[in-house]
Amino acid sequence: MARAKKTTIHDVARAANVSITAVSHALNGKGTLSEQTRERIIHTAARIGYQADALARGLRNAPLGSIGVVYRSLDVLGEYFHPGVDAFSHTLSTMSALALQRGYAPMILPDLTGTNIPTISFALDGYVVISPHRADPVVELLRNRGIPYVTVGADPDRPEFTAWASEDDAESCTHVLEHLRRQGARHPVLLRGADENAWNIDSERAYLSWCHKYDLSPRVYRLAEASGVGGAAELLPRILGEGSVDAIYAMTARHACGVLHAATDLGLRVPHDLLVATGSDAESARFSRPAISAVQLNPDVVCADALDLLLEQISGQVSSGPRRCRAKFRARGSTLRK
Amino acid sequence: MARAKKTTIHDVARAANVSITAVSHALNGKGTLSEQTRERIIHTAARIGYQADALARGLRNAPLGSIGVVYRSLDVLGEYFHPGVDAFSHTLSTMSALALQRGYAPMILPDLTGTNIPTISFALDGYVVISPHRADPVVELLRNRGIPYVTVGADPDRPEFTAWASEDDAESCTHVLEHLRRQGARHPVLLRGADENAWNIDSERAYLSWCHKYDLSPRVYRLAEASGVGGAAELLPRILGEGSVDAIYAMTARHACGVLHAATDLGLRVPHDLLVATGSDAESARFSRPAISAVQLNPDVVCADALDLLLEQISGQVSSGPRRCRAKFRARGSTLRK
DNA sequence: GTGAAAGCGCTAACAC
DNA sequence: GTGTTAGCGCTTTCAC
Repeated sequence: MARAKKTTIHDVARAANVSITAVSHALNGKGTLSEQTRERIIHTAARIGYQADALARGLRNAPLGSIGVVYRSLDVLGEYFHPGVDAFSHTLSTMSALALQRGYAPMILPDLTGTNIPTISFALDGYVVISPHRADPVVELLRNRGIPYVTVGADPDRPEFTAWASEDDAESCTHVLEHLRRQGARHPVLLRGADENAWNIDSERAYLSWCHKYDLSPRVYRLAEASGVGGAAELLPRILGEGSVDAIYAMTARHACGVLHAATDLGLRVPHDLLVATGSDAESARFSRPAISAVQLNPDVVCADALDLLLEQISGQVSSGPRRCRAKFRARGSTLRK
Repeated sequence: MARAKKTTIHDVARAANVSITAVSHALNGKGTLSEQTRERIIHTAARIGYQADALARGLRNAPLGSIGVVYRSLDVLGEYFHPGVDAFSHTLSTMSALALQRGYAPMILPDLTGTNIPTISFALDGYVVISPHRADPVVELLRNRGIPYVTVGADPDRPEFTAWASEDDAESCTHVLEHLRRQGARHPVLLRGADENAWNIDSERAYLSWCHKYDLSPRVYRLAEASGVGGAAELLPRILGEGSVDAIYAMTARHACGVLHAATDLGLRVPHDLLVATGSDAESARFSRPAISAVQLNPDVVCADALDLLLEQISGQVSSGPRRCRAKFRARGSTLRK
């Protein structure tokens, strides 16, 4: 059904009374042809509406002009309709728009190691892998096949791999913790996601070393990103029961919302009795009462950086990565005791 | 650079000591092979990590497993970073997630009639064209090439083309106007976008016939979508100057925001002196003070409908479209006089 | 049951 | 200058 009408190079050759080579050369500006013939061929091609078949052309190793985008937080992807998951839609649309600006058509792809993936996947010019996790099979696959790729967020397994762009997550984490401390928090707990990606890993590491610095005993909780608001709400009593807590830094906005709601239901006053902050801003955080303090990520900067690194790779240059940028912290009602 | 490591069908044939035909048959479940040979070949292929080249395969007319998505409101696309343009990012991510659910990888593409488009464009299995406008060259192109496509929002030029999904824009418009009337508006003005797409066209038509019904003289203003908040703010004085106005229905959220801000600056009280509503809900509308009443679109339903219609076409069935759904109107402070 | 061989539409050596 | 020809990796007749 696809590609129904097919005007081939032969049709053009016949119409212009030349060989198919002449047509190919004329259209690609290769070879040696008299200016006259070239003109005529180009004109003829345009007239009969000829467009070279990308597949046949690609068979000869021409680039396709398209890059793959794989979003690795499948938990999130599975629930993309959930309000509050701004990350997927923001990152995706930003990446798309920026790729188009650079002359590449982005193709959104699922886990490449799954069954039944689109046959075209392995023919793309390059890949952006968003939030690769430990022992990520997608990264493994691209590596093995020698397909150029970059990651958004470092590859936790390969410190030597430098083609990645990211916010400085450790710095963000420390910044938030310092803020909480200034607001009086002495027992801050970290509630991170279960995904083993750089974001979670680096944040936890920063939290641990920060605790060490102030001689606090760290308390880290892990909760699947997909568990969302409900999961965090359910977890809160346990967190409260296992020791004194006066601040919770939840990496995902939905977890922060869950904590806030549950705390309020338990009669705790935020920010008076408990400070709540999140590591990724979202509508849900801004809409909460009180509004939740959040790290505001910069998908536009990160995506642009990642794409530029990918284009470097595609053109065979040495990677100039990594590229790190700084996120802004938005202090709001949930952590401002005034 | 792309597709660096290439394990071909020949490698498998050699490793399994059979012909390439046998490999092809074994892997595609075609032809007649002894169960034993088939097993062995499949196993060998897996072992050496063979994956059929999609391009070579597509050359033989196999589907690629990918669909193109073209967003026709280029004005909007050009300014995708502008806060308040929820449409692009919502529609895109929803469409992407739903396409993946159905086993297709969405590829986001720019205007196909431009120069320098990805060579792969014409090899995709089908297309979703979002908001085609009058005499849309992209639609024309897909048509001529016989590539299956559906549109989100009807094709204004082709009433006989039924493969489209959309909200019922005329109904939404009438609904909003009735609401404004109930709130006391007697001189509602329509502020539509400049794009000649079904959304604008149908809304204007509904507005005109509604005015006719109540024997009001219609007043329609057109403003390029890209002009955004500033454009609408600039236009307001003219609107106010050209006749009595007590309500403005702006199709885009940004225009509604612009009107609201400018009206407030001019000393008009919303909703007391002027009612303001918009035809597409967005964060900016919800965040305004007062919050702006809005038609809340359903990208999830519309995108799902569009994709289902496209899959019908790809599989050669007769189109069961069009598919229309109803949008909900959210009455907020900007139109509630209480 | 199995495989040789003819293309799919295109590009690029290499003759002429 | 221009055309012949040999593939790119795969699928598919059609002999064997």
